[in-house]
Amino acid sequence: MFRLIATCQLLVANCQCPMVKTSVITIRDVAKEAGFSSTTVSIVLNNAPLARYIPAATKKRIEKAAKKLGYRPNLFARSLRSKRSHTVGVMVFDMTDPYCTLVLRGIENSLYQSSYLPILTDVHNERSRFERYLEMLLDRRVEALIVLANWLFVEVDVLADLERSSIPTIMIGRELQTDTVSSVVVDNEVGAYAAVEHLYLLGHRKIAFIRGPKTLADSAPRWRGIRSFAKSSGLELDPRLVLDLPESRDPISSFEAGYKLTEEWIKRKDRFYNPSLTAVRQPMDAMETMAVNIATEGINSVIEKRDLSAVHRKMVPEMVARESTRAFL
Amino acid sequence: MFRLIATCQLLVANCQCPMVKTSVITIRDVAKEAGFSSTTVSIVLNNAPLARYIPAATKKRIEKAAKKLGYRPNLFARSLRSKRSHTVGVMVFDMTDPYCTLVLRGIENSLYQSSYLPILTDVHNERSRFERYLEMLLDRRVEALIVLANWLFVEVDVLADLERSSIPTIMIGRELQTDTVSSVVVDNEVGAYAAVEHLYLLGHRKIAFIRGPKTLADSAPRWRGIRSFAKSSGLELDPRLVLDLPESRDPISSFEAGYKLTEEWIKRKDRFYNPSLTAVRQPMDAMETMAVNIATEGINSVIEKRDLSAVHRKMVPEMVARESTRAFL
DNA sequence: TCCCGAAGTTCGATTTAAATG
DNA sequence: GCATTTAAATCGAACTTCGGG
Repeated sequence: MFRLIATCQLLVANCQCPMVKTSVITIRDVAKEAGFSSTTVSIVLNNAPLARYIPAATKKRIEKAAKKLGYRPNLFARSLRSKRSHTVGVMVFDMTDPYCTLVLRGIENSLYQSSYLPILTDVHNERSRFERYLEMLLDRRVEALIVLANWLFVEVDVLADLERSSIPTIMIGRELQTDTVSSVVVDNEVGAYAAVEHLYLLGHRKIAFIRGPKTLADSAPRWRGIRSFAKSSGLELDPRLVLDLPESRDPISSFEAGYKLTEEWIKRKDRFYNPSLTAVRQPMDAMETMAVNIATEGINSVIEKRDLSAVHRKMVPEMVARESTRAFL
Repeated sequence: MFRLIATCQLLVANCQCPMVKTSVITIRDVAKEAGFSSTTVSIVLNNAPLARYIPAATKKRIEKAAKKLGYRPNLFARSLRSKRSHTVGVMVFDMTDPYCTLVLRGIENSLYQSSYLPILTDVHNERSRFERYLEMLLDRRVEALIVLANWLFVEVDVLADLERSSIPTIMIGRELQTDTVSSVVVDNEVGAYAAVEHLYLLGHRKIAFIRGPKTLADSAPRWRGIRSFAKSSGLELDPRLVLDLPESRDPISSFEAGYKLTEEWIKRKDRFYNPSLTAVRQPMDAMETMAVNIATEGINSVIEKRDLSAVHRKMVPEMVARESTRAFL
């Protein structure tokens, strides 16, 4: 038997086949090399509580042996015992949504800090795909689930499915009132309010608006913010200056429609126009960091068997004044 | 002892704590419910070769029991034995690269077809981050690695690290000559050739060019394609009509610089200009599908212990004529 | 009781070898 | 040998328990 194994190793050492090094080295190999039991090796390498009692000399020998053999613990085995995957699921409803990339990078970055790895899934706004992915992620025991609601309508039953998922779940971009799913959203009302205020303070009184489609969850609170400012400041909202975007649910076409609308408007005035844009900036970094924080917090709750309840954060957007808005002189 | 467990279950059933259902149901529970051994259950549910000998009645009973209990196999345990993770690593060097989203979606979609899940990592163009992520992905036994080279320079030693990674590795967007790492690139020379040809056939003879920075791997072959067409057609390349972008490595700023350059050019001619753009379209879908195919192919090679060698594909881009180019009348 | 280390059990599924009729 | 089923070994790490100094 020993002979056979020895032959295998030789064969392996000689062949170009890449599957060679796939960690044939187990904790027992390290134990043998160091001259201790695998128990001791495990305790030392994980710096478990019991490691307190183990003399430095023993630790040194074990660490040296581990390094020499290039030991890498088998995460399957580890996960099987610990029931932890060190993985979170990230669910996007439509990756082509321009909003997505930024959020994804933010999530990735936050997770990196805490040594989690994200499994990325794109639901393509399809119910069946959502179900399948949710199942797959739960099967893999992701420790938390971050859901990125896009501009579009998210069906209610999707939320219902998420609610019974039994792991910390965070939804970014959609306001929720449930107490089983956390949420992180931008405060559209405050943002819109600030935007109009900005213009108002620059001296503008005749302000035109392009309203987003009603099916978009973001549209309503923004309009609310605008009216709220108008009321408190006495600004008059001229109905002739309010245009509505078509009810399309495609973010790209919404962008284009908005662009075209603006263009026509400007063309009518026969003016060339390409300044940098004043905008209400969504606090991306802060939002994703928040999402991941909630995720890890939730994970910890589960580990420590504490009860966890959902968290809902509304982040305040920032007004960034640029060239496209200017005071009346 | 039994009592204690019974109490626990009760407690769990009563509490709101979400960690309840985390698959307490094992294959043994199903076995007990069905009245067979766990061996038989495993054979039936996996439709293993031995399932041939198992009578339909037995199968029915087992499947019913599994469904009744809502049995979901523990993937950690399964992976521990099978040594398979059904996961591939996706490594991006800079997610904010506009090119990225499209490719990512393509990869995700292809993987979905084959029931793999992607672990997404963004290296941020940092060497240390690259190393750490590579290690993490290998520790998780990703079955393949898809690397998305961005516009930027990829250090050579990164490639060296990838070469010894011992799993099927595919690089998208960078031409390679190694035979341990596969690659999928767009043929920039052919693309550029086709673009100039398009203009030429429309009757244009005075054509201006904006050249990308030399540090960009894409720039050289494109210019080569242009000169190649010029030579074969007799088209004269006027040096005064060739502008170079600054050597910046930031894709965003490159875009902006290109935009500004074009704008100035057009402004000089005092003309307002906003047609849809004729372009050389990179065959995104095809490329990512190709990448994932190579990945799964590589995985299969490893499973079947076949030797695998790298594959290098160069995809032909497509000329898409739109409004911005027009024939001389 | 404190310190050090090891033997043996556990996690949950797959697989080999073997036992029935 | 064939059809049907299963006990026991295995994967690799972590933890519980125990023994000797």
